[in-house]
Amino acid sequence: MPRVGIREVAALADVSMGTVSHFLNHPTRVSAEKAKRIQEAIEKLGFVRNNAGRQLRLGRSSTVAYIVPDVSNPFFATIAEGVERRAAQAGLSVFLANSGGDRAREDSYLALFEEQGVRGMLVASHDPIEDRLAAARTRGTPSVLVGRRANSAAQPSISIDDVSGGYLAARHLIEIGCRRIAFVGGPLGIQQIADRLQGASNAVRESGTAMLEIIDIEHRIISVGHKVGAELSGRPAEHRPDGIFAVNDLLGIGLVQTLVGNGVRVPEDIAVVGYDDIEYAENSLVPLTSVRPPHEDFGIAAVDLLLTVIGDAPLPAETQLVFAPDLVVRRSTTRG
Amino acid sequence: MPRVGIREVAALADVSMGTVSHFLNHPTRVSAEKAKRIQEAIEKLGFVRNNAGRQLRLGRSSTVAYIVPDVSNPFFATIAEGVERRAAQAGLSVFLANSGGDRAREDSYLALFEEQGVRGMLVASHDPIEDRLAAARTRGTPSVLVGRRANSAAQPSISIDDVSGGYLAARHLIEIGCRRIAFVGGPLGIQQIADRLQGASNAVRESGTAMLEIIDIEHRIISVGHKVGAELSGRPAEHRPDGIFAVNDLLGIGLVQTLVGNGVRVPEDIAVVGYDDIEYAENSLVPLTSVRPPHEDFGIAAVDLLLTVIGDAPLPAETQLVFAPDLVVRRSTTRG
DNA sequence: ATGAAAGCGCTAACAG
DNA sequence: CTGTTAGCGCTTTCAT
Repeated sequence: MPRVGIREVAALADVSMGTVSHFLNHPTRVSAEKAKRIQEAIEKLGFVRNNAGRQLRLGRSSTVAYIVPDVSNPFFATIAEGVERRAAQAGLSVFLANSGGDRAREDSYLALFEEQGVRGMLVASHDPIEDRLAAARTRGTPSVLVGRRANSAAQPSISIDDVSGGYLAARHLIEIGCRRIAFVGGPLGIQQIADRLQGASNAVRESGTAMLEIIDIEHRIISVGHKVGAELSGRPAEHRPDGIFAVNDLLGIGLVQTLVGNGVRVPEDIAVVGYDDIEYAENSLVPLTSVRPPHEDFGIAAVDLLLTVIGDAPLPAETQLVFAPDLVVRRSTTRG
Repeated sequence: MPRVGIREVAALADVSMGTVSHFLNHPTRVSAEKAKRIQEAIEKLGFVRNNAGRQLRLGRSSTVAYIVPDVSNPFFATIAEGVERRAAQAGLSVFLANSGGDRAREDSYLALFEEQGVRGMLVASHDPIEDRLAAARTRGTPSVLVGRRANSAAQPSISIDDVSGGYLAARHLIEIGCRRIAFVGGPLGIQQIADRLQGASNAVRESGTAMLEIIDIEHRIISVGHKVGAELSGRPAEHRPDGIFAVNDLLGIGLVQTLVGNGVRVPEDIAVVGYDDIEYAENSLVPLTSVRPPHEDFGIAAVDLLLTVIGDAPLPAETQLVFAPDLVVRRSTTRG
């Protein structure tokens, strides 16, 4: 079958190509009668507008990209919801891409989206990536760094104040009476993790009475939480922490499971605070107190920031947005 | 700045546009010297190939789409891994899209990707969608239905044999001695769910001695598992099931948590089997026995099937692929 | 309200 | 090995 384009539609509807195009882009400027004929022809022929031609002519697309290290991470997935909703309102479509935390894939997606001519990119990454984004920007594709504050003033970013998050978590533990606090997290080479530790450390120092033990780990997943939990359960009670700040909820969930399974009471013997407030935190064995970033608003704000950078919205003074997290208190830190 | 295209590169490198294009597409056919000049010009100017022009000229793109109801669902996320890896091998890029289970968004993505001219689409959906896919197919965009066997012979699909999965789960419970089996799942309007029940029912009937109770639910999430678990714990022991087949792992995890929390022993009093074998199943309080679809291979096979449909690979006799699930036995059904 | 025509950036066929 | 050129499908002036 011959590929059906605007020309075939025009022929069948007995109008010119220009009129069909008008119908597609400014429906009001076409007489009702011809509009009807065109509509029928479109349906009869199964016409689908070719975006390549359109985009080539217009010089721009109406899509943005959202690149994440791990789509299945509820943190990014929830943000994606907000991103898509807000983008749709602005008449933009979102291409999602999963880099898997892999540098090569990240680069190849960045290149792909540049070639696609996306209007802009939202990029979450654990790697140093500002140089790539700067390069893309000079070539005409702006971006917003998501989840981490940019070093360069020229790179817009939107992030959580992790120092403040860590502080909230540790101070809460101290307030409910904990004095031997363990920080479970790593690697400290990741800025967000280091910041959370910094915040916790600030709270501990400020208290004057509490102390902080650091349990450095490689992977922030449930099974590592189990491992650390087993180690802690095995210690004599007087050498155990009485409060744990787990640097994410998966760790916290694993810790709680193993501690409770080994007869350590949570929160009576050890109180536990997580981070991210993923869905599983609320629904775990002992509902987990957690530091909650503003998920929904975050995606919306990210798109808004990107729109301003693109120039579809007025330029703000500030392009480095930092959100303050909340603390959601649940049973894992509710004593008495 | 004037948008830099192949023409500007050619001018700076002092060659013709055609040579630059050759360099881009058939690097071997360009003399080393000019190749070097062109490469330098590209870097100096920050040239990015415009895909719209390329695609318009070629008449096709090198991308495929993967549309899922929920990217954060580990089931789809794991498949996405395989999809991306295989697609990359075939020189294709993958656009991921999240329909959120929403009909309107699903439709809008289908339309978007058709206009984008993707080579093909992988589509997972809970809704009846074959008519849309058939329409897209007649208009030139083929697809593979993922996760559910297609009704129409013309629609390629790749799915799990859920009847067999349900059978495996129930038979296992019977084999370890369960006689009062509860099926926790719903809505039965979803084919996959109905199939799992069918399989379980087959195993029960076959046994001749066991009986099956159906607990129909609306949402297959952890908190519903908690609710059902609470209800079951409240029953007098003689009216409780001694084995539960939870139609997905989230339900199973919630059930186990609440049962154990209420003093019902798992697996001694009630054994529990889940479905999907998500990561959390292995790492839950009582590691959960689960029916495991072949995640990794699934994504790969989906892409391979799409390639054959597109015509980049030889046509197979069969375009309705069905994978058999395994049973992964863990502590939640290990008695004695 | 409608039509005619130019041209967006690129590739491949062809000529040299 | 390199240059010239036509044209992919579409939108948008500019006339009418």
